[in-house]
Formats: sequence, C-alpha cells, structure tokens
Amino acid sequence: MEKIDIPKRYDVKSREKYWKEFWEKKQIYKYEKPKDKSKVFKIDTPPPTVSGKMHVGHSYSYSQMDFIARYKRMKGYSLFYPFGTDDNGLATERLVEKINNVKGTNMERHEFIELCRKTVDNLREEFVDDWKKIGVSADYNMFYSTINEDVIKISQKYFLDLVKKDRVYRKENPTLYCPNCKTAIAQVELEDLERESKMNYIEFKVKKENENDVDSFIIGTTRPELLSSCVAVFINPEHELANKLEGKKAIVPIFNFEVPIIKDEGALLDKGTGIVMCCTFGDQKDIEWYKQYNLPLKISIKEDGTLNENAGKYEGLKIKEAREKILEDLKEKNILKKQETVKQVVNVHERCSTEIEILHSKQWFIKVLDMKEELLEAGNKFKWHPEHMKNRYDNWVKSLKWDWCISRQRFFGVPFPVWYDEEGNVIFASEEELPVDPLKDKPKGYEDKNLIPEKDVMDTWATSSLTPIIATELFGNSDFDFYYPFDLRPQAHDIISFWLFNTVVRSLIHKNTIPWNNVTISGWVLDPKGRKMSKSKGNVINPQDVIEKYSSDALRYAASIVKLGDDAPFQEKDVQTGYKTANKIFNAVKFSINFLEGKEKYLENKEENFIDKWILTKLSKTIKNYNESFEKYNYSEARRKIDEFFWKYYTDNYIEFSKHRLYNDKDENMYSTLFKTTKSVIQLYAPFMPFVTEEVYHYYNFDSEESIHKTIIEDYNYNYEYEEKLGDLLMDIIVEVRKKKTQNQKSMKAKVESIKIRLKEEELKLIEEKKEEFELELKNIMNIQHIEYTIEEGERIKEIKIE
RNA sequence: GGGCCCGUAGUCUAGCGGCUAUGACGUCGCCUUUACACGGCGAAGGUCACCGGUUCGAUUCCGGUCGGGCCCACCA
Repeated sequence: MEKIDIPKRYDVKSREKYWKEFWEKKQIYKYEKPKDKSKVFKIDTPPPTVSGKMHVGHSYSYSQMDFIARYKRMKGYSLFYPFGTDDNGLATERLVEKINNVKGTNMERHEFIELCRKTVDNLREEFVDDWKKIGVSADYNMFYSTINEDVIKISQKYFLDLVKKDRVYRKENPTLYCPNCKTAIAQVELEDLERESKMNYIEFKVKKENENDVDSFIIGTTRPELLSSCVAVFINPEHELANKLEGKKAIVPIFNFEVPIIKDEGALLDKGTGIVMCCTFGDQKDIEWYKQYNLPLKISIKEDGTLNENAGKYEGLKIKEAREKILEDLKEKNILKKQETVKQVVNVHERCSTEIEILHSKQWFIKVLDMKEELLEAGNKFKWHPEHMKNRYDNWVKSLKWDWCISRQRFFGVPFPVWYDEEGNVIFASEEELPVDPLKDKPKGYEDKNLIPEKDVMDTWATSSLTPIIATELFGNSDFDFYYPFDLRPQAHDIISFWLFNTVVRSLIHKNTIPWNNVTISGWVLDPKGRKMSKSKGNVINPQDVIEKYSSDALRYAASIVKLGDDAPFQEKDVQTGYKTANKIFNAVKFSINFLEGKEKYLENKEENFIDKWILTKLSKTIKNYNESFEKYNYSEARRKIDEFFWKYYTDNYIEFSKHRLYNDKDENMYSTLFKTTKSVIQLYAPFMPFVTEEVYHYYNFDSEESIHKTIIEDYNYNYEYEEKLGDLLMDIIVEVRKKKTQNQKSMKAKVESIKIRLKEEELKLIEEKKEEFELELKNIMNIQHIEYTIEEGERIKEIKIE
C-alpha cells in the first residue's frame, strides 16, 4: 500500500480525480475468475444509451447498484461486472440527426450508418467517463457496444437460434407504425397523449330490403378519413335499433359500398352513438374485430402517412388534409349531422409523440403469446426488490396482445442475417459466416445468385435483451455453466415491460432458464417539488453540476438515502449531508490516525476498559445489521446503520470519551479498539463513498492491500452486555451534563464543581460494580470534581454546580 | 375499468403491534473545547390524512372514506 501524508484539508476535486485514475491505472476492479463459481457475483449491468451526458436518474440508479457491487466485493466475491453502451436504434439515430442536422431518410444508407458510427464513437469515451466519475466500479475492460461487430455477431447468432427453435416468424400482420419515424414499433413503445379532437356524427344509409326497414343511422367517429377502409358497422345489442339493423347492409357514404351490420358488445352505448364503424385499421379495437369476424382487409394509409388508391379522390393527401376534405364533402352533402369537441387519448410513439397508425406489413416477430404461463412462472423464480414490482411484470405478461415485433425499417441497427431468393424463399446465413450485412454480403453457395437482402434492422431491444448472454459470450469464455444465471439485474421500473421482460423471454428461449436470481428496481429522481424532470419544464438537474458543486461521494450519498423502487425528489440538502459526512470521515480518521501512528506494537493488547467494550459491542451489532441489510439489497438501511454508529457512537461520544485517555493518560490499551473501530468505519462507508474512504485508508498502514476496496469487511462478535449498558448510561449522563452546561451558557470544558445524578435503583447497581472506573471516566470527560447520586424519578441531573 | 404504491413537525423522511415516534434540512439559542465553525451542544416544532373494527394496547394489522402518484387496458 502506498502511504500518503495527511493534508490539512481534504481537497475533494483533485483527490476524486486522483483516485479515479488510480483505480484505473492499478486495475483495482479487474475481474479475476475464481475456481469456485459460488465466489463470483455477476451483475447484468444496464448498458446506457450514448446520448451525450449521464442524467441524474442514471447517477442515482447506477450508484445504487454500485453500493451492492462494492459491498459484495468487500465480502470476498469476485465481481463479474461488465459495462456496455446501447448504441444502436432509433434513440441514437435521432441524436445523430440532431447533432449533424441531417435526416437519415434523406441520406445514402451507408453514409448515414457511417455517420452514426462516427458520432457515437466520438461521444462514447466522454459519456462513459461520467460513470467512472461517480465511482461505478465496473470492470471497464469488459466493455461492449451493442453496435460493434462482436455484439452484432452474437445478436445474429441468437437470431438464428430463434429460427432453429421456431420462435421467430415473418408475417404480414397488422403492425403498429410510426409515420414520422417511418418504422414499425412494438406495443411497449406506445405512450398515451391526451388531446382535443372532433367527434363527427355521420349518417349511414341502410340498404333497404323491405318497407319497414330503417332508412339510416348515425355513427360517431373521430377519424372520418378512414371511411374508405370501413369493413363493417357494429351496434351494441342493447341499442334500440340493434334488432332492426342486425344482418342488414350499410352503405358507406361518399364511397357507396356495402358493409355488414353486426351486433357486438364492444360497441359501447355511451360512446358516440352506440353504433361504430370498423376500419382496418383505425385503432386496436378494429384489429380485434378484424380477427374475430374475419373481416376483409382494406388499408387506406400508406407508410408515409398519405392515403392510397383505396381512398379514391383523396389519394395522395396527408391524413389530416384528407380528414378536412372529407368533412367538407360530408357537410356539403348534409351527411355530417353534428360535430362536437371531445377530449381524446391517443396512442403515440414515445420517442417522437407522433400518433401511431396501424398498417399491414411484413415484419419479423418473436413468438411470445404462447409463452405467457412460462413467463409468469419465470417471474416467480427470481427475487424482486422491492417485491411489489413483480405486479407490473405480471400485469404486462397477462395483458400481452401482440407477439414481439423486432424488425425496424431503420438503418443503424443489427442487420437480420437474411436474404430472399427470387421465389421469395428465405435464406439464412450460417453461423460461421457471422457477422453479415446482407446489403453487402451474400451467403455461401449463393455468390453468383440474385438475392434480395433483408433491409430491415433489428430493434435495439432485440439485442439488449441478450445482455447477460453477451457478457458471458464475450467475457466469460461462453462458459454458461459457470456464469448462468447472473446474481443481479439492477434497473429502473420504467423498463420492466421492455428490458426486463425481453431479457426473460430470450433467456427462457435460448438458455431454458431465468437470466438472474435477483432484480433490484430503482425509482425515478424527481425535481425538488416531486415532479418529473423534463427539458420543457426547465427543471432538469445535471449530475455533472452537482458533482462540480459538491463531489461524487456527496452525490452517491444522496442516492443512498433513496430506497429501492421509490420515486424521490432530488434534494440538495441530501447532497450537502453527504458532503459533510465525507468531511467528517476525513477529520475523524485523521484524528484517530494521529494517535495510532507508531503504536503498532499495542494493537494486540487485550486490556480493554468498559468504554472499549461498549464501543466494540456497538460496532459488532452495527456490522451485523449492516450485513443483514445489504444481504436484502437494502443499501439505504445499511447506510443508516453505519451513519448511526459513526455519528452517535463513534464521533460524538467514543472519540470524545477517548480524548483524555489519548492526550493525558497515554493508555496503551486503547489503541487496538481505536484501530478496529476506525478501520471498520472506513470499510463500512467504502461502498457508499469510495473516494474519501480510499483517501483516508492511505493515511495509515491498515493492512497490505493497495486499496480499501480490496479489503474484506471484518465481522466482530463482541457482546459485552454489562459494559454496553454501563456505556449507554454514561452516554445518557453526559448528554444531561452537556445540556446543563449549554443551558448555563458554559463551554463543554467548563469545570463542574459538583453534580447530583438521579438514578433508578438498578442503574446505581450497575455503576457500583465498576464505580471507580465509571466515575473516573465521567469526571475526566466532563471535567467534574464531585459526584453524588440520588435514587428517584425525574430528570437525570438534579443539580449541577459550575465554577 | 383492472392492478400497485404512498399520506408521519414548515420540507424530505425512518419506523411498523408496546419505552418519551427516527434522522436530516430549515428555524431559534448557546459554545471559538488541541479531528472538523464544512464544527459542537441544545431548544422549539407532530391529532403519525380521516372514520370504523381487531386487540389489554394501533402510527403500525383489517375494512371503508378522502387525497396524491405510478403501471396496464380501453379510448368510435
């Protein structure tokens, strides 16, 4: 261990930078494979999306997982703790478009991909450095990017495994589509948006078959532009016209074709008129009806968001233009009976807030709907922290309606290793050829054949759902017996239905087992008033600014206050508390080490007095509780335990009690306790505040490790019941004496002539057993000349005479 | 519509069948004591949302009410 001189002050800025570089240079967090697989702790680290800067939510959730990682390391585990970035997909494309002021759809595909790659490569190092700055102790040698060749290869390999296991298919299907991003999206990428809209009441004629037939009826719709896609009319069975209309044909206005009228409870009485037109496709309900009644398919909207030839004279118009034009025409013909403004909630794409459309197109899907049972079972097999987060997973699995669409009509992603021949047969790459880009490469045996490459790329989740597999393949020598399942998946609750769910799916399919044994779900960091942070509200807090103003340790401390699963407001005062705690650790340890220096020969002394036994008992209990909390992944409880020990017992009392012994008595027997408690304090704080603890560890030769983070937390089993009680009593009395001194406006060292202490009988007995020692301490600590006791109820100090 | 979480001093919170309800910030007062004034010691501040029930005893457990938040579904 490299010992350093103790400075007068702890210079946070330069020292945090120094230790960050020290850890990297000395490879303190480098993974080393042990022989025994039970001695590895494997973390499925979330790969953040390279998006410029780490945000404050990241800084909390990654700190929280790092508390656990560091604790486990200090319990003797080898940490399999990789770090990757999720670089492909729409999020990156949008960033690249913004930075370079380009549009992917307007560029040559290979140029755009090249630009994406370059942009991400440029940003990555600085981006990842934010994680190093907050002290995330991953092994950055085990780094991957989801867009690098090695990961593309793995992603394609497991795609082929899906093919082999018959879990993937390509099919023309109703597909959620974003006209703005011009790509298919998955169910999970939808978001609700409330907006105002017009409900239009439109008259449909009935094809009359005899005299008594109803002439016409009125439907309500917000999407008149879809009239040309109408394939049926549904009427609620309770509707007064239900029986009269059932089985008849309705005539769609303007377009004048006939559609059947069908009774169905799905047509709600209190919505619109209780009669609704079903268009393929206006919304998800239409798909249900389409499937249930085997309705024909009639698509009117093209992928670019304009109407197609089915729309007749409206062809070529954009959706909104068509809506206006049709309404005009309907009005003119007096078919539009009424309009009213309604509040409507629509599905939008979460990345661009564009209203989604449902189109019919060929996409690749992973079969998941038939796995629901298996998936629910899997959710029971790993532990959820906190437990109630499992509900979200269960809810999601039970309500699944779509297979998982993994193809995207975008550019910067993992290519499908797929071609089509002239007859439309699908040709897959073979594993040895991977990675392939079908746009450039051809499969073996087809070199001179005419093949159509699959142009779609995979959704980013199709790759990030493989993170534990990727890590094992890349850094674990593909030794799944050794590494699988992982110990921990840490992540936030907003992506339970994305990343967590997807990873379980892939793990069940490829490895036939759950991916991890524990998941910890962290919450969101809200603004100080408890609202979501967003750029538009201007209430975003940057972790970089917080670090600059305080320190990484301080930020981590604030993160340790928030419990798993809780959404919590960002509170600067918590960061301040962290800052103060780090400062206090520095000072307290500096004080202790000052006296420990050169006293190594006394460290084995066993002649502890009752104060030593008292503090050692408190320490033992603290470590026990600390361990128990951490074993439950409850880092905030663990931190509270060490805080309590540190402030209430160690600094405010033990050190104060010890001063007279250190300065005056030169009591040789106290060094071993001072050493143990001080070292433990540093160790127990190390998972939370890795920088300041590393700093003070190097002020003294605590042991031979080159870093505090390589030391093992020692457990102690001191349990001196009598001394603990006596120490508590001493503390109680001293608190009272301090109170009296404060009330009398005296300093703590003011000399006390005499003091009368009220006690309970059993307390007096306690003292009498070691009266001389007890009084000596009390007198020395509080500068008291004479002590008397009375046995009665009331405030502890009956009277105090101060000189 | 279904599900989940949460209501504790001015603010953020700990606790969760039984001592005087935890700690932090803020407020006020005192103390320049040789680790720290980036400090120490104290004080004030609470109907533990409300109403019932279980219990010898409820902030804690159960039911309901009100309020806040989240997830999912529906959304013509």
